[in-house]
Amino acid sequence: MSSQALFRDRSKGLPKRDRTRLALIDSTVEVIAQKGMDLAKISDITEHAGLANGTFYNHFADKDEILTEAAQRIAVEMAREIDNEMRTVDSAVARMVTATTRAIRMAVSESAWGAVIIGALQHLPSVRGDILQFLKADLQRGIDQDLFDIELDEFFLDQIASLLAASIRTQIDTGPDPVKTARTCENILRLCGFTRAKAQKAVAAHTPE
Amino acid sequence: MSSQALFRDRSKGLPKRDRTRLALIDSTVEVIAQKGMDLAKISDITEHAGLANGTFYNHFADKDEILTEAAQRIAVEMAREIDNEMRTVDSAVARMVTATTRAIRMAVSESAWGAVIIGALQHLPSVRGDILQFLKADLQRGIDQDLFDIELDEFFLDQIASLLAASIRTQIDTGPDPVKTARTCENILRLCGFTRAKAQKAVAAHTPE
DNA sequence: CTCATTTTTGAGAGTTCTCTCATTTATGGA
DNA sequence: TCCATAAATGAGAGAACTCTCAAAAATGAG
Repeated sequence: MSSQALFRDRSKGLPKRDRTRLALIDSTVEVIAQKGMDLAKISDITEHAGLANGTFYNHFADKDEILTEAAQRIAVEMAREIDNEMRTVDSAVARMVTATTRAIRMAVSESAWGAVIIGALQHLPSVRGDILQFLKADLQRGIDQDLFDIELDEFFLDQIASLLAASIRTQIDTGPDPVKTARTCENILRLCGFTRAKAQKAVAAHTPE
Repeated sequence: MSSQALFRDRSKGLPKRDRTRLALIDSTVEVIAQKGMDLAKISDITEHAGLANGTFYNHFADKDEILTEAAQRIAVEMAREIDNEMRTVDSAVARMVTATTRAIRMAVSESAWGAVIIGALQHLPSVRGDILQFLKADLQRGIDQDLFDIELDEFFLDQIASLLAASIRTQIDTGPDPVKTARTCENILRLCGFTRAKAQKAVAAHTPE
């Protein structure tokens, strides 16, 4: 699934312009993983990509533009993998547990992805909006299936996303921890109206692998 | 309770050195409120205080030092006000609701405080530690009173704090909203083992004023 | 292979801050 | 009020980046 140079690897047959563009995006992701989104400099990105500083400006107007595109691509990629795994899952509970678990695992094991997602949630409203939208779909399904007792609005999504983000941040810092991931799922289910016991049972039943 | 220039106001009889120091700290808080902790420049702080740039360095080694001291003072001030209001409150549930409600109200109405607390939670581990410690006390009380069904560790504190921070951030952006504040309390109680109904009842019963 | 076109290059101009320090100004105890 | 000491000042050196552009190199269609 994941790889060090995700986008560059897929750029083999493409014209030079696209290859360089994708190399810059890959480099951006790796630099963010090392220094965080705030401290990532344009000169870091070009240097890490083995390109001249000026090359950056042939492809992007400024840092924000490449940050947004990189984060968008990571988010889409993660959503694709999660959706793919959930193709056959119907229950909203199972879907929430699967999606949460997978998202955290991807974000933490491929820590470059985690750093980008965390940064995007904080700094890139457009990407943040897409991520919240993705969460919303399965929460809505839970309402439709009469499984969740929630008021599904922007604020609720915000609270759910903050639990998720906090868990990812901690696990990037202190290492992957399946127990923390499970507890995050439980906490999210509790906000959806589950008792502690029911949440634990649901997580145990639906955690993938 | 709160004021535009909290620390400077209390510095009337003090020696010059202390007055300037406190003026710089007040200025820092106001600059953070305007531009956020990341973008606050030392030159902004001195300019806003009506002092020369060089004066800063008579009092602090660098930005981090003044940021930490400013955040620490705000955190202590908020904790003092909250503790004071809770002197006579025994139940951990009532205390959690009171503390959460008050903290959010202070952070949002005096938005300079909110910006500092949010910044500190993200960037200043020592202040963050103190805030989590403050939260921990009442959660421990809830365990002792057999009211909360939780595993009280660093990770749990992290999750609670993230709900609080998300609520403050939203309300600073979109304006104070008692409903959001109440829902934040409910969500925290849900993570402590309350059902939705019990959480709502507890918040209704214990919300101050 | 050729060569018009596209892309890369990297030196450097411009910007924005931080931090220093010799000098000026203010403070407050006697 | 006086004046030794403490504090404030602000010009400027230096560091760290961003962004530009004329020149050099690479690309890929014919």
